[in-house]
Amino acid sequence: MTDATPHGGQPSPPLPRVRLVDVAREAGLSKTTVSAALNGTGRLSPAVREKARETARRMGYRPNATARRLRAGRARLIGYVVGEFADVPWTSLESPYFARLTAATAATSLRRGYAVVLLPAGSLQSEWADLSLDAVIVADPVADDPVVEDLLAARIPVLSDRSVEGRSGAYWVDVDAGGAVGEALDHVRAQGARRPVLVVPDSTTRFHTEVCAAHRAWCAAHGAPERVVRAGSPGNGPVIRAVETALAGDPAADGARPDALLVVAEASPPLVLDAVRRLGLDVPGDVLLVCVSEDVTAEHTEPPVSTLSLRPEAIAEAGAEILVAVLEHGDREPSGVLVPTRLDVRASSVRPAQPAYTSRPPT
Amino acid sequence: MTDATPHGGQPSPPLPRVRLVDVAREAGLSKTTVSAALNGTGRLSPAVREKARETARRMGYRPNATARRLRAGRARLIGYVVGEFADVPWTSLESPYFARLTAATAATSLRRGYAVVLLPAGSLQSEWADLSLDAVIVADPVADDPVVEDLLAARIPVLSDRSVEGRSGAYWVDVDAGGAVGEALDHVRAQGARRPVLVVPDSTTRFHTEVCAAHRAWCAAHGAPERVVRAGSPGNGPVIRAVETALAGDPAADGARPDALLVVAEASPPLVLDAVRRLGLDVPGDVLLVCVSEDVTAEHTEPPVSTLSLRPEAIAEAGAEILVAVLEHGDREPSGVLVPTRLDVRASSVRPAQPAYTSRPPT
DNA sequence: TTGAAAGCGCTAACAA
DNA sequence: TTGTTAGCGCTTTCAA
Repeated sequence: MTDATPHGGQPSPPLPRVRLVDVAREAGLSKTTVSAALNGTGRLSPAVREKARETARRMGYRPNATARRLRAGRARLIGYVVGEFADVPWTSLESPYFARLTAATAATSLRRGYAVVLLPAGSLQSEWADLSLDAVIVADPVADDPVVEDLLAARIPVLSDRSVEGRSGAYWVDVDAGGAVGEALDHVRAQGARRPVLVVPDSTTRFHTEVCAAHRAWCAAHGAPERVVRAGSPGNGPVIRAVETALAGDPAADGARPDALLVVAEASPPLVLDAVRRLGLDVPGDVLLVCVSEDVTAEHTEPPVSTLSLRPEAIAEAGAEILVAVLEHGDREPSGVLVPTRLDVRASSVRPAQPAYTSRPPT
Repeated sequence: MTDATPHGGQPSPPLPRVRLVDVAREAGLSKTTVSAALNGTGRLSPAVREKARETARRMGYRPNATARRLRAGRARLIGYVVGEFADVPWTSLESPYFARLTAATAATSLRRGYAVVLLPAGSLQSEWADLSLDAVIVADPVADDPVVEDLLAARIPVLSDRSVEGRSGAYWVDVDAGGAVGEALDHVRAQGARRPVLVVPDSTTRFHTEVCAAHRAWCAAHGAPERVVRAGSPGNGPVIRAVETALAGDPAADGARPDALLVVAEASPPLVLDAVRRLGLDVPGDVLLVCVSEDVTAEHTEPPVSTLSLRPEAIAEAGAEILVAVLEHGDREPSGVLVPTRLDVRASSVRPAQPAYTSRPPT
């Protein structure tokens, strides 16, 4: 259909939105007065303010956000991209961590008056260059992510993880990877494990890099063998195979089998547990298990799996805080926040009171 | 925090954006000419058009989307909200189905020039009333969802599932639930199952209602006992318990144990499989298993689990198509599309080649 | 073929 | 205390 909607006329199909001027006319006031009344600004007599508000309400007035945005010079729009796995557009949101980070970011931002625009991973810069975003959140970018470069070049503030530290216009919130790994390893050590093994995807993500560094430091500090098995790529399949490799025992370490498994990859806890069992090992009897995961299935396995939560909601909250400060108050100081993780200890990483070898009566 | 200017305050740091008028001045042309050159409209000499474009490129000109939107009278913004479980904001995105639907919606819409604004489930209408959304996609609303009512009352086009059928301004895309259930039941029947049981959450979602109706019809048509076990609520815990109940055998049906299990709930396939095994049953030997799920973990279990995919990408595509038609061409005809599902048959629902009782040589 | 001017709906100086 | 007016940056008649 031809959208014969010039202006002034009364086009039959389209909906005639109530504008500020309509309310003003109806109330016998000026646009300015009504605007001030509705926004709580200016100095108006309570009577007039009430009248303006009442009329607006009665007429079902809804301010035109676009006009406001133009006037304000800020779109109140924040872009959101997940940087990793740019070639597989939907993988990222499927991870419980990103799902929760995304939802929490949207909720927190909206509460502060900013709408979050979902940018598909792998979308071309040209697709969102014309959106007039006030800022963009790049969740978990790869090292030297080109997306980040483009954004900064376009002078759009970027919120990301520590990988952007020190760059103008780049702000960050990051997981305390070091603390996380330390906490998890301390825990399994306290439960008696002496040969923990780390499974981590072969990713250039800042988080995974930090995890490996922290692991190395911890092993050195505790005189533990530094055992790491890398999954070729993220995703359940490779991680499961890495778990199998990890538990096969390390020939370089006298073939001794690891007694604790720390999986730092968004793998499904029940799948990890099944993999361990298929090797004929008991959890937690033979091996203690801790997964870095937000996956709720961890609570429903037998035994429930201990998890290390990266606390996506806290990260989203901290990020929104920083971005709003930058956008509203013009903070230009590079700044960042480190969010601590949370270890949820469940049966999979608690050494049974009576280990198998002591429960056998002595011959 | 006392922020005297709710909306529209001038931001402190003046970002010197290049405007159209700057390009015009630089090129020695008028705004009109440059605008036409950049948009490919009007009748301009190739030389002038090229000059305008070159200058714009050189100066790094980026059109102000907000101004465009104001001028166009359309914000080119589509809201996206997941209706179910409004009280648990992040649960929905965690489901692989919604995750993929969300990502695909964002990608498809953006490709057509519309940005998708993520609206947290459970957010108040007041929070997004001021966003000037052109339309809102309500994914999987509950029956008579109040969100839908509010939207339609505000005369904002709504895209949802069939539950909105026939209402002015409401358009839909829906899963072919009937076909899906039929396909799955036909499949297990072909594999020899005669006593299938359906596990479905106790939800008022259109999809689940349809599933039950289709199941009833199928059972009647095939003279099969109509066995349904309802999970108290979505989420893995309740669904797992429902699976246990389902396989305990139905006293009302001579206590015969079901020989096929169709789980129509976004439960984790490995968890479902574990639950079946804990009952001492073999899959697919004792019971065939099919889960309605987009969960990729289904491929990684032992045996892999057959799944019925709702094809979220196809749904997103169809939805965007309809919405764009409405928004751009003013189609006001109520319209909808039914998207077929896809059954991915894996080992969990294929009767082993030599069932136990036929493998015995005849005496 | 190009340019001047009029708004889109809103907010905020500045008058009255 | 309230109203008038001038734009925010862009697209689009309409005139030159």
